[in-house]
Amino acid sequence: MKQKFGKNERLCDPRLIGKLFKRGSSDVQTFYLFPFRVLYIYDKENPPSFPQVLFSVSKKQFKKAVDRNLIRRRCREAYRLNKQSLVTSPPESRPSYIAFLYLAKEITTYDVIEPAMKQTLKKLGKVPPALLKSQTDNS
RNA sequence: GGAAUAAGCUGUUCUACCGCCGCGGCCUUGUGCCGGGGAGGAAAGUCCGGGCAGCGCAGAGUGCCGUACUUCCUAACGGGAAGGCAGCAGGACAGAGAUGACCGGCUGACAGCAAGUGCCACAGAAAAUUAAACCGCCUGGCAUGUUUUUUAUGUGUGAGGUAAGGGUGAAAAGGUGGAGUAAGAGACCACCGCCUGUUUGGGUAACCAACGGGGCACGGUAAACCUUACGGGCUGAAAGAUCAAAUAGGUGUUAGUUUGCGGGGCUACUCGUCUCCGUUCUGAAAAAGAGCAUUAACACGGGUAGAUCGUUAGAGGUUUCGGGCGACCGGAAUCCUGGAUAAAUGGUAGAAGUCCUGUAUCGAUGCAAAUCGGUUUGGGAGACAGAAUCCGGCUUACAGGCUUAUUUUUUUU
Repeated sequence: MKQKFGKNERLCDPRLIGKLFKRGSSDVQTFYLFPFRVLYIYDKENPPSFPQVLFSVSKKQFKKAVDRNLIRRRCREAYRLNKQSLVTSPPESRPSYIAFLYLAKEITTYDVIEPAMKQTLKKLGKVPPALLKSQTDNS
C-alpha cells in the first residue's frame, strides 16, 4: 500500500467545510481525544473514493505562522503513515469528511502526535451502532 | 591580545526511508516511469512610495490631508547621497590661562512667533503695554534727636528721580567695559550681539566672507490656531478579464396539446374516462384569429458553483567597462531563479562540522596557583522567523561566525 497523500484526499470544498463546522448540525459527529477534536460526516448517498481530511491549528493558540505550519505538517505525516485501515474499509462504512482540530496549548513532538493519531483513527474505524442499524435497514 | 559600540556580509552540511507542489520528456494513458526545480534577510510589521486594475474626471477657487534648511538621485517617496547651519562630547595645535580657530564623530519635524490671534501655572511689585518702584540707591521738603550756632549727621514721614544692585521665576526688555551723573540710564563711546543695505567677493543653492548704515524696534510656545510654499481623485488582487456544468430561471422561434379551471351530462354511487358548454382580448358571431396555460426541440443573452488568465522575465540578478565626491546613471556580456490557493517548499532517523561546558590524560610556561595547546569521552546550544499581486524604501527581531572603524584596557618592545 502506497503512503501517498494527494489532492483528492484533502478536503478543499468550502461548502463541505462549512457543513463540518456548522454548529449544532445533526449530521456532524464529534469526539475529543488529546490533542485532537475530530469532526466527521458520513455521506451515504455518494461517498468519495477516499476519505477527505483537513487539519486545523488555531491562530489564537499559535501566533506565529512557522509554528502552525510545523504542527500541521506533523499531523499530516501522522495521518499519511497510519491511514491504511481507514482507506481500505468500504466507502459506505467510514467517515467521508473529517476535520482534525489541534487543541493542545503547546507544540508537541511527533512522538506524541503519532500514537494519538493511531488511537483517533482506531476510534474512527469503528462504525457507530446507530449508523450500522440504518445500513442494515437499507439493505 | 581582550572588551564594548556601530556598520557591512553570512545565516551549518551530508545520508537513508516515506511524502508534497509546479515544469519538461517518455510510453503501456495511470494516484505510471524518468529527469530537473521548489522560502527570507528580514518572506514579519503593513508605516510610506510606485507599477498594475476598475471606477470617476470641463476649468478655477475654497475646504481637507500630507510634506517643510539646500542641491541632487529616483518611476516615486515621509527614502537615499552630498553640502549648509545649530547643538553635544572628543582629539590634536597655539596660548601662562581665559580662549581661539582646525579635524573627524554623533544628534537635530532644521520654513515662519519681526503677519495676526491665543496661552504662559506657582512665585513675584511687575509676565508684554508707552513695562513695572517691593527692598535698595539718590535729591529736596517737613518733624525730631546729637553737636557750641553754621557745617555735618541719625531717625521718622511724605514728594520726586533711578532698572546699576538685591529678591521671585524657566524667562525681568541686549552683554562686557569705559566715560558720565545727585544716583542712574544706548542718553554717549569701544568691542561683542541684533536688525538692515550692497550692480562687493565665493558658491547652482542653503550659506559664508567683506564693507557700510541703524542705538536697538527682538521673551517663550507653530508636536497652539494659523501663515507661506509645494504635493495629493477614490478604491485595492476578495482589483479586474475570459470560459461556464447541473438545477432553477429569462427571452425568442417552431411544433404539438386544448389538456388546465368552472358548470352540466353520462353512471346506483365515488374515482376515473368520455362528451358538451363556458373561461382573457379582437370580433355582430362559440365563424376566425390572438392570448393564457402546458409539453418538446432549437437558438440567444445574463450568470452561480467551479475553472483559466491576472501570476511571476522584473524599475531583475551576476560579471565587466565608462561617467559622477556620492546616492546613482549609461554601455556590453551572461543567467532564468518559488508560484501554492482550506494554501506546496516537508516528516522521521542517523552522521559530520561549529560554539559553550564538565571528566580523564599528554605537552609547553611556571617554585606554585594558574594559563595556553593537543587527544579522549559525556552534556547542552543551533537564532529571528514561512512567500499569498509585484517592486523600491523604512521600522522592528536575530544564536553563532567573518570583515572594517572607533573607544577603552592589558602585555611586550
